[in-house]
Amino acid sequence: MLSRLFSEVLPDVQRLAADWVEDSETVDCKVKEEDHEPCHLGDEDLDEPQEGSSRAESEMAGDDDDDDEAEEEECGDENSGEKPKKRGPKKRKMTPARVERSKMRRQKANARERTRMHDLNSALDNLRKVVPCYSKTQKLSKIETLRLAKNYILALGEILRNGKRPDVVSYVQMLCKGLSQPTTNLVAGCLQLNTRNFLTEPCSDGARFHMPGSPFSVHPYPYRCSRLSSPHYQPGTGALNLRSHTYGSGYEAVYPPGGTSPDYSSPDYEGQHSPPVCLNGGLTGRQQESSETDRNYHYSMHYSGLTASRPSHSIPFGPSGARNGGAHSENIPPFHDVHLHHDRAAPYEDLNAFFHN
DNA sequence: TAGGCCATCTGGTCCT
DNA sequence: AGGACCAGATGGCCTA
Repeated sequence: MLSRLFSEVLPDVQRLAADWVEDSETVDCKVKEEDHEPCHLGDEDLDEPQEGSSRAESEMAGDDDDDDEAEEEECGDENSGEKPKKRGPKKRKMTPARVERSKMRRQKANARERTRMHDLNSALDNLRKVVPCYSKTQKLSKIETLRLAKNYILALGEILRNGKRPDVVSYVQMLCKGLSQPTTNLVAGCLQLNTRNFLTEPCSDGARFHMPGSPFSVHPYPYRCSRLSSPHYQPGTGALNLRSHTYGSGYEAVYPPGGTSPDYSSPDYEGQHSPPVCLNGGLTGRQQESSETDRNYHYSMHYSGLTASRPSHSIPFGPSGARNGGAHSENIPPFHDVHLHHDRAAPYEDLNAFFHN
């Protein structure tokens, strides 16, 4: 079943995230290292075709059979010096007909390129919808979407490998690894606010988050909470200092059994972003190494089944036993609320069933 | 105003 | 030959 999930849902995302993100992270270095001439022709280059250019040059030079009468060598004299003679098709004069055809080809190519990029952006939008912290109003940038997707996949893989739920801090750390500070704030804020609402009070304004993959989801139900004020929770800002946060006594939040989940599938649903959360510099590698302080928090929660049709389950959310750098899984995260708003709910329901069995 | 993000244009390269 | 893909350049928009 899990293999089916991966085979149906994750391969595309994984390929996108792994390949694109890694490539995008190194592209700048590659460009600098290669130290090659940019394809863009500067003003000083406009009078002379670039060496080695083949197709575009031949297009501009005009290689249509019906214009042979205009064929004329243009670059012979300029190569008579020490420079080696340029290869490739000989440049021809551009007749108005050739210019027109070239423009038409270029326009067609531009249209195709626009379509291709639109498709790419559409796929990226779909990816945004299945990674944590989706919002229609404040979209993640392309690069951050890919990075988050990669982290999300790695986190899920870690969870599957360990067969345990992660604690919230580890989960946030995994998701936010390598993300920019604003995105880290956004993602961690989503998780944290979910957790905060989870722990303190129902959403009074009916705001709902889509936090697919989050172990902590907003639910407009009453619950009881034994820990309403954390010294690290900053009232008004919603900020939760995940670096320095040490949960003292445990708290628990209990959802009513059989409670219904937010209607993430509602077409008018629109995610909302939380206020910033302090993460002290975006969880760098060093920061992601769980300190003893980070590991000391202790809390417990009881999960409910989040699918409307499924009875709730209370799964204790145990203390963290983070080791090996903190990015590990302690518990199995609930997938009840994962991605139920889109058309790929079935695989996740299978996964839910897996975690409920 | 600088920097980030994005859409678009463009030329080069590869593949069918 | 034509299309897909890629990457650089450019300009617009937005935000801190």
